[in-house]
Amino acid sequence: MILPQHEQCSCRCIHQDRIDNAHEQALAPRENEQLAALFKAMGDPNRLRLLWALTGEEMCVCDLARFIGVTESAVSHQLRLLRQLHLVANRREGPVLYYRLDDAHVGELIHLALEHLREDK
Amino acid sequence: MILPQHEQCSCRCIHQDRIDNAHEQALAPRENEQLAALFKAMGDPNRLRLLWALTGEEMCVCDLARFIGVTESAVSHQLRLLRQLHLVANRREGPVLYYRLDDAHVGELIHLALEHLREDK
DNA sequence: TTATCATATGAATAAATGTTCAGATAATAA
DNA sequence: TTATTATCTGAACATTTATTCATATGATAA
Repeated sequence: MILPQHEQCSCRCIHQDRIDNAHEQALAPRENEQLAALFKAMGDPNRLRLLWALTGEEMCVCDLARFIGVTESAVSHQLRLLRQLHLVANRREGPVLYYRLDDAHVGELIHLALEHLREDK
Repeated sequence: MILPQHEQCSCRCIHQDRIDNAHEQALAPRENEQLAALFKAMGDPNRLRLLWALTGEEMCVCDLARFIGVTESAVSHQLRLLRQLHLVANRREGPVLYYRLDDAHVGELIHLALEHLREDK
């Protein structure tokens, strides 16, 4: 991703070796974007409430909509996103879909972040 | 957060006990929003590249701007956000500010999420 | 002081996002 | 079949957001 000269940083306190190192060790662009998408998905208050609720027990779309106080449609949109990123999974029981966390990582991520939040002042 | 009746879910597959449990165990609204803000901050491709780069060694604003290919101003804006959320910290050496990750949690969070990403297909 | 460098800040703008509304789909029962 | 329930989907709208530009601040050297 090379920018035209006029858009680049023009200062002289450049540590070229550090920039090179950063480039060498950087995540592949695609993986970086997937990772960002994952964090972004967890970065919405309502989606996070959904995920946190599902650390407890599985719930259906109706339950979740009532719980966070939005329409079922809104929850459905959010759940689709979370599903695509493998943050939640569901199982069908007749017409009802029960959602749960996709795996243990999700809960761990939330707990780790909460730890960070609660530590520094 | 009580919505007017017409905006609420109107289906009958409600598990009131689960909704009650979810409410009891839910994070406090303020903490939930802080946590979401933290994930959201990590959920931008450029900010994530910054954080990942800083897991290696500290870098100045110029370096970081060059590294991700945007203006120093843009990086400065992003670094302010990351600073406010205690994701990065800096130290001054003359006119130059060197940024680093604020604590070990940040790297751990990224690695844990990466693990999740790489596991399921 | 003045000049220069590195970084920060405020305003503006284009792009992305969360929700709602209206309607569609899938499963079940009559 | 039709009717009903639970969920999903597409479009539209209002809000948020990431970046850039222009300018300001802080540190250093002359």
